Amino acid sequence: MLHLIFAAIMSTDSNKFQAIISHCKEYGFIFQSSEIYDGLSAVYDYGQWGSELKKNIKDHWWKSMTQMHQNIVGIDAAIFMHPTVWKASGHVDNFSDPMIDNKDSQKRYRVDHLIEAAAEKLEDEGKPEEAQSLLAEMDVLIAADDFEGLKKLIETHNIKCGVSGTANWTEVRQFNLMFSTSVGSVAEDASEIYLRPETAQGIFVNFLNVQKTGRMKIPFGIAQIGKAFRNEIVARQFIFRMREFEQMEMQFFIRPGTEGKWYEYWKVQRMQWHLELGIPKEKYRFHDHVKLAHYAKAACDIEYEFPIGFKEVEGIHSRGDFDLKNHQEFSKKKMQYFDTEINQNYIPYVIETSIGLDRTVLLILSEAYYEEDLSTAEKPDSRVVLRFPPRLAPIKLAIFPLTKKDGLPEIAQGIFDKCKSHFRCFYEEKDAIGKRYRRMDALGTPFCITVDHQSKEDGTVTIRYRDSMKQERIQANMVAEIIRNQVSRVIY
RNA sequence: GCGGGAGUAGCUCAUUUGGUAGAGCGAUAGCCUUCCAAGCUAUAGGUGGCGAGUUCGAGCCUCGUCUCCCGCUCCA
Repeated sequence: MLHLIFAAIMSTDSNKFQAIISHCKEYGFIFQSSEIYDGLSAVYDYGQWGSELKKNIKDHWWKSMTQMHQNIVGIDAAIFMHPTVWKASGHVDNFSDPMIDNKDSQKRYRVDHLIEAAAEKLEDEGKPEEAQSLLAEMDVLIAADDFEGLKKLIETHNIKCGVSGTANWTEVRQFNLMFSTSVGSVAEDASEIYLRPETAQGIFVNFLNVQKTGRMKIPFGIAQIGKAFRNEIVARQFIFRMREFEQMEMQFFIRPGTEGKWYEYWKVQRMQWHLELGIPKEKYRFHDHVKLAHYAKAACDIEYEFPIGFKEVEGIHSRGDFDLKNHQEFSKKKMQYFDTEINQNYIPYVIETSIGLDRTVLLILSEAYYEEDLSTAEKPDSRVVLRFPPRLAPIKLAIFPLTKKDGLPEIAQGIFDKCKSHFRCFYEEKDAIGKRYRRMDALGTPFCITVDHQSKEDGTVTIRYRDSMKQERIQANMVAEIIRNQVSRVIY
């Protein structure tokens, strides 16, 4: 009977996402931004343990991309960039879309999508000329930011909403997905600049700096971790879609013609990285893009099965020479590389791998979160445990004296002092030992050490494992080394 | 952004139709000294999301606003 009650309060798949969000707040992983002022929509802060987790993920990615590859180096570019960067990248044109709402169905459409769909319909009806002229008119109006003209175009062609079937439209409105601010303290002299909507451009504008000063030879990569900002129309689902978020990405510069090979190479490499964290491969899938972005020649996503379904975590894009070529054109600086192997000067092609750091945090949390029923015939029992891979765990080792008397705290404190320079430790002497174990389970601490009376006699302590809850005795002077070994393993 | 629902202590919730807020858990301090949460004692925590209105009186009624959830919409 008690088992049934406990089973009933366990989270089902449908509310696991909610449970994770609550757990994150309760245990100091993630808080809503400015919570005391009612929060700020789609912005979150990482708390004491969330920031450790996020940092560990960053460190792991950074090491696996730079330190483990001779031909990849890292940079850290500024968030502010010259405004022309975003003209060259295509964001000024592609990132601010005119939108229109149907008042009856309350559906919102991108104006260009709506008109393109109408043009396709004309094609199907055997009126290709009309379709062409419609698209041509649209291009002119969009280029001129003529919103009234666009609305008239929709009205004169009697374009209807696919849901309501009516042509009862609102005004055309501009949605700029880039944040802007102004540089210059005197208002009249200030110029508008954008908060970068992606980190990639920081790499492209530094391509020659890094290539020349680092004497990099193609193929080579530049990696970067940093914040980016998007003014999402609707940003929701916790840290999955935020207005301020962090990306970990690498642009790999290659000889034109080899992009197919390297695209496949990085698809395999990046999937491997995910699987090395010990996450089962059924939780992942590739999603190839059919409709390609303005810069892409080929693109796919690595999707992970979150509690809210399969969602993109990482993108792998074959960007061709789109970015460097445009920067060459807008900046009038040559973005070329002289390849001594083939004695040719060319603009390199680029394969991009770009993973959302916050999404990876959510992925790791989703994968780690378990509610376990530990009930026995005698008593009902349950625990929440975060089964983080040890190298990602915020706290690696908790050290407890069994009681706070008889000199046990002093011994435990000694072990803490020996370990603290190697990895993050946590010392606690309050409450019953079982309660302390369970608190550590909830934070995802993989190992706990307990000092008891036997420790005083033979110098051993109990090590208790988070996942199995098993315990065994080990030599106290071996603790630092044993934990260090466990924590440095890649595959868990 | 649109439609619907919600907001009371850190968490889960209670407060009969309007009469100036309670419990359990958690936290903190102490007792107990015990290897897997829920033993004992004490303490702290809320201007009821925020603002305004109606009323002698508002957690409860009305309006506004913010945030969250669900659905739609958007997502290079």
